[in-house]
Amino acid sequence: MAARRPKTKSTGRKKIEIKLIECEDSRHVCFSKRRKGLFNKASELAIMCGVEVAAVVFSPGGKAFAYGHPSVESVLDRFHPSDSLDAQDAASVGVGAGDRDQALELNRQIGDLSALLEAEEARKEAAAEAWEKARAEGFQEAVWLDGFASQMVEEDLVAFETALEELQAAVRAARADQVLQETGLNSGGVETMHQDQDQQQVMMGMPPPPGFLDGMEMMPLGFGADDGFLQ
Amino acid sequence: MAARRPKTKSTGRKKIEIKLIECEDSRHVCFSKRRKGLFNKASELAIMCGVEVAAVVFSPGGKAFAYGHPSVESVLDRFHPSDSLDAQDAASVGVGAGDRDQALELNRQIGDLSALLEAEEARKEAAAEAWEKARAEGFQEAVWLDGFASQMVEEDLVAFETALEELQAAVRAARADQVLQETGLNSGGVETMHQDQDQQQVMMGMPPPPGFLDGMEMMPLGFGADDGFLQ
DNA sequence: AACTCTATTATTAGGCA
DNA sequence: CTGCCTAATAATAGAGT
Repeated sequence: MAARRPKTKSTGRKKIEIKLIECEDSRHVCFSKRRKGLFNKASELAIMCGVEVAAVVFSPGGKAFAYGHPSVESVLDRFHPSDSLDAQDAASVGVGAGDRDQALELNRQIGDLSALLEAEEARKEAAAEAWEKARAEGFQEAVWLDGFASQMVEEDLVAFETALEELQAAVRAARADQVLQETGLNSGGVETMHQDQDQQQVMMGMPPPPGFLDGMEMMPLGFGADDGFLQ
Repeated sequence: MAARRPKTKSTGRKKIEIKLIECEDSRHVCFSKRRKGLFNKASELAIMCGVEVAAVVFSPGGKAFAYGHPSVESVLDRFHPSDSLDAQDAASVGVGAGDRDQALELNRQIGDLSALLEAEEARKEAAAEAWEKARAEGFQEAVWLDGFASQMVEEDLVAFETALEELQAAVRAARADQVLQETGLNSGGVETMHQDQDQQQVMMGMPPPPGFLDGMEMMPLGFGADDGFLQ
């Protein structure tokens, strides 16, 4: 057997989970590589499909990186120049005058809802555990529901109620389905889109509520330590 | 189950040049695929490195697609290209800021869950109307619910199903309760629902486990021309 | 158009320089 | 921190459903 020693003993790529990289060093390296990869993908998309693309990345340290074709500015300017929008962070804009008011309210509600959802996400782990426990004790959704409901409009609750009925049916179906084919859950690409009103604005991703997140044990980490990504 | 082709002869991937795709049809398909890929990469970058990312794409037709973490708006707002920076290609600027980071590491996972949701799509179709209405109101958590249910094991689903019944009852109660004090809470819409960090008592419960809503499936609410490529 | 399938190419995690 | 290197994973072109 011939000893093979190309140059370095590379371990080769390994499968990884898409989650926050703990090791700061690795995280930084990954950031560098993937940022480049992202911009490259953006570039290919722009060229191959003849479309305009812009990508902006902010490192924790506040450093901004951007790519744009034909230029970052042109694309961003074209994308919702609304800066002094009264709408907090709703994704949809360009609403017609008539529906504007209504849409804004709707967006606001969506934003609030998103806030809750995001906050919950921040503590998903703890929540997951609680879920187990709660389930065993009798489901204490009261607390959550209370707050949740307090910011919904009456009609929203009705809709939610209706939605729950459907969900139940869905769960039932899922259960039956799962029993039959517990094989694979499948997974695939999924795009997300948020609201689209009048303009051809198609938003993806999840709306983030202005400073709501954490709060729990998560300290507002002053991060003055800038241990983040310097250059 | 009808007979199915054991295998389809696929030509497999071919090497391609990064240049404008002539065939309009292929170009459109490519756009769809790569757009999704780009947003996915952006998502991974945001999650793995705990950074803020935004990507905007304009199809030739003027349709805009965007992805952002934690949101498109928040990221773009932070980006001020007003300074002197190369806007033609990749550019990096030192923009001081970046207070909150809080990387929600569920983005991607939700994506997978969303895929699962499709399995339930069929069921929801039956009661699409009611559901659609609820969704229009901003009840995107339905995605979570469905996705969540899809990944639970049989016994968990049973428990969940039971829990839902309780939740439904709770919602009903909450609704009734709110109707009584529907003074200024909802009628005019949820005004500046300033969610203070020290006010998250709202969600102390624990219900929605894994990330609630994040990246969800594309669903043009505004319906209309949404092919995403029209000229 | 979306989703599937599969052969291939593209990207990249880890190590190292 | 940017670049190399390698092996394995991820993304996807092309054709079909």
